[in-house]
Amino acid sequence: MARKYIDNPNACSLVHTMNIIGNKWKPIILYLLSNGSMRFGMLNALIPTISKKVLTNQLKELENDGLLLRQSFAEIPPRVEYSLTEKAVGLLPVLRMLSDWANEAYPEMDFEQCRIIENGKASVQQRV
Amino acid sequence: MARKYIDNPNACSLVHTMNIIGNKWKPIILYLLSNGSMRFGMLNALIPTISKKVLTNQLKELENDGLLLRQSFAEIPPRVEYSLTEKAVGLLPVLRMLSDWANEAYPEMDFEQCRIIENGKASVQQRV
DNA sequence: AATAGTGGTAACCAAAAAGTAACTAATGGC
DNA sequence: GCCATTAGTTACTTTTTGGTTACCACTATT
Repeated sequence: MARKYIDNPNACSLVHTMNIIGNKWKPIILYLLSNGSMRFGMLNALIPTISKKVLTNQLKELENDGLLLRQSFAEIPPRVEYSLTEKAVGLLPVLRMLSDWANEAYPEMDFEQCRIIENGKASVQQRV
Repeated sequence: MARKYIDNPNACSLVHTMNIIGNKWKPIILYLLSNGSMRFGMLNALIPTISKKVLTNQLKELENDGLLLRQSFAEIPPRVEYSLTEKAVGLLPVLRMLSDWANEAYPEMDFEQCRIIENGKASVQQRV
């Protein structure tokens, strides 16, 4: 095996973007925060099938990559608010385009609700 | 746990898009095919760190989701050409925006090459 | 007769990601 | 004294993903 790297700046920044947001949960988290900050528990309620462990982990990674701001208030019971950074706001129009693309490319799909099936994968109804 | 689904059409189509292209290799594959069709071996050479098994698998999934066309020629040795469908072409500007976003959001990164480190994760140099 | 070349597949194994259930701290209300 | 509340953490298990090696078909070349 010769090369040990991908030798193309555009592919490369794309790889980097997908390393940061290219998974099941992160785009939804960013999307849900697009109208303002939200508490941990609220995010967990709006994405009912994510486990607390994984949500915590995704939020931590997004924070480390500079996409989320985490504000913890010294109250009892605790309150933690998550909000988007400027970096993340710059990503919102692109997320919007990704969602528009799905609506156009898969008109037979019904995107009113994503049912979450047993193994945790999101699945979408066929339109009848 | 109450709801078993995500109750938001926009989040939902976004989830669907990420189910289709939201992983390490698929965006690169689509990007590399943006200038025309390419053979299996060429793709494998341009993404030197993907294993044949995984490449085969990703190509199959992309074909099933209607993003790739696979043409197999009855020659010896075999020749198989992969190319983008219309659906996939519609995604290219969005992929472009994702890569532009990384360049803007992480100016300290050097996207000339993605080095691939031991565990297969792509990593990018810091600019010095 | 052996080898190269292409696009795979099969069996097997390792690593990463994700799920589950129980537990914590600190306070207010009953 | 007991329970509820919130945002987690911990330990453990399961699922998913990815990697490795060997192998195949079929022909041309050496």
